[in-house]
Amino acid sequence: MSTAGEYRHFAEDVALHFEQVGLSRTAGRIFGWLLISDPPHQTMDDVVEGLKVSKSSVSVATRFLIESGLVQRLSLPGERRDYYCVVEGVWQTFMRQQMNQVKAFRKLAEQGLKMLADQPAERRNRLREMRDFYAFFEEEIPALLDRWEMVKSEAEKD
Amino acid sequence: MSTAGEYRHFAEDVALHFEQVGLSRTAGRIFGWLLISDPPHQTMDDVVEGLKVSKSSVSVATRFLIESGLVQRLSLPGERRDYYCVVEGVWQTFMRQQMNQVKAFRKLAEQGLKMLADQPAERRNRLREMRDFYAFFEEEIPALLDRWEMVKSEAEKD
DNA sequence: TTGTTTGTTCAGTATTGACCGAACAAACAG
DNA sequence: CTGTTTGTTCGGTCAATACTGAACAAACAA
Repeated sequence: MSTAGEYRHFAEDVALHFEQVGLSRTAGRIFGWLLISDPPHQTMDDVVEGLKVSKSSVSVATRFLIESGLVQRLSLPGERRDYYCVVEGVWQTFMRQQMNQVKAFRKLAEQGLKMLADQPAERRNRLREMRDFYAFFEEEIPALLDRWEMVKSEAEKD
Repeated sequence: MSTAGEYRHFAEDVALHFEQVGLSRTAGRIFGWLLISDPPHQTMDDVVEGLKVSKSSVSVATRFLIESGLVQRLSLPGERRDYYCVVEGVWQTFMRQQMNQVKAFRKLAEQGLKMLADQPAERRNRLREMRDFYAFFEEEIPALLDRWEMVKSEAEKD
């Protein structure tokens, strides 16, 4: 298989996984492409050419990726076109976004508890466990992210 | 608003959040319903009646929830109908499933690194960081789950 | 100004999948 | 065995949305 074909295939795999976490397929494709592209910064036409998707799709998907903080636009001196590339430390950003879901689940549990405020304890137990569980992770995952930062900067010191 | 209406509304909210994490809306509705129902175990008709969804939808959604390990079927002695209820320790199960995505992302990175095996280090750096990041969480989140178990059983000792 | 390059918006299409009702199957009661 | 209750499967409909091409806008060059 051609190299371009392999790259496209990889981008497709990334897209599938992105879809699993609720993001659009094209956004995933582009992100996957930007993970392996050489150079790391690519123009819209590079992406259109590389992935065989329409310019309009790339336009909306990149906007989404930029708003999400996963990709950044950059202009090179003397260049008219915009370039796109994966931002530094994407994965922390990405993980923090997933954290929002953790928080949302905790709030959901609290909403339910409020609704069942006048109900007996056994009935509220299910929601209490839910709330406590997510409150725990809401606190601990940021701590993990910090530890990751530590580990990484430690490794880079060599 | 009637109580039933409030409950339905809560179930709807749960459904929306379930959708965010890639599960079907009806499954989320049913799960939300089972979180607050009294008693905790409900028949199919209870759910059909409570949520105003078709029996067929409930059938496929409960099957899915059972396969996922979030809900269990139980038969009561002398009762002909099946009952459904949220399993003990759902949230650990749920979190472990999300862990599969973490693992999938790590594998994806490794697939990419394999593909770029003959490429210069700078080009592989993006994928290496991705792999290391997810490998880190793949190791640390189970540890967190264990700690949660500890904390919980500690709290229950009173 | 006029023409060219680059990127965005919009309307239409097509695909996906959730949902329902009805037909069907299985288990049980009489 | 016959009828009733309970649950599953299937076909069709509907809604949501991803994607495209084409029209449009904006920035720049000549």
